[in-house]
Amino acid sequence: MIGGYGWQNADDICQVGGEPPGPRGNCRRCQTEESLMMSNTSKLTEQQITQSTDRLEKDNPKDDELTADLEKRSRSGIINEPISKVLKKPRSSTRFSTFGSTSSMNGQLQNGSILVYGKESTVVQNSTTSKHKRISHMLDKSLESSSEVQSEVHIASSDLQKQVEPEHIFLSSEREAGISDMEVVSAAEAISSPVDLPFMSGIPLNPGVFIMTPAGIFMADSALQMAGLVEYPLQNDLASAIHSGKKKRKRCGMCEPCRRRLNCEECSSCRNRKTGHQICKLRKCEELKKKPTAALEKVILPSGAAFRWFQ
DNA sequence: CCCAACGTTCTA
DNA sequence: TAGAACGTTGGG
Repeated sequence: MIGGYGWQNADDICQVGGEPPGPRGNCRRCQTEESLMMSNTSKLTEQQITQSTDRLEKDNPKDDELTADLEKRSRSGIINEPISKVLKKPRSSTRFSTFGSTSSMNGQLQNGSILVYGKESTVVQNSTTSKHKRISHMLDKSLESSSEVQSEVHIASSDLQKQVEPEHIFLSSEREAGISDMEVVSAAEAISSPVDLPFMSGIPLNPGVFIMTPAGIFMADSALQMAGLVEYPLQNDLASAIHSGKKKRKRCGMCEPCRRRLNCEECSSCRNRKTGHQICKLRKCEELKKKPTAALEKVILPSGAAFRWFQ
């Protein structure tokens, strides 16, 4: 069969249309039927897209409001929106996904302190994803190939949810329940397996590329660079402060000296408190005894799950 | 503003 | 190189 129009040779009469083949091989009758089919499919598709878009706009009337709010927060340098806005070259938002559950982020947002792939980005991303979902569903029959792309996104989203959902324990709701910053960081250290974040376009990222601070979670520069999301070189104030050694470290609160509550009153630091400005030697944090550079490597290097910031 | 204590510099 | 002294930061 040539061309699938129902005729076999140029001299044949079309078996479908019963007429000699035309310039495109099939007969006029076949051409007419084909033309009608194409026309209907095209009309249906455009109509469905228009309808679904209208419906989506009704479903998410506050998208503009959210966007404005997100932009307002982003001025503080906090990653609180899909990275596409951070990028000079925006990427498809279907590649982004959520980090943490909706409910877990409420406290942080209300405080206006920090947001990392939390509620607001969830709202935006979900709406975006659902748009694609619905449109994809409608076009499934006529656009088989595009549905493959969509399903990839769906799978990635659901996988991420399974993987990341437990991690929301590091965020606000449990902190409100009394979990200390230290415990938050310790819990993060417990994650040892790399996480494949869909918004990284399939680049598996170790949790160590995220910096968790009492103020929230940030992406390490190195992580952004690895993912090609920022241009080299990128230095944020905090990192440069550490590099320069001007940032004051805090006690870990976990070591034996840190747990000690009373000064010995006998060591030189206790005796010279007025002039020495030093904590009792028996209470000097083990972490602070180490050189700052050692602690710094632990923070910046994305090579391991463990990362430590100022406690 | 005060105080605790970290980081840096000085000194023995 | 360790300890003392001082400047400075960060939290209350």
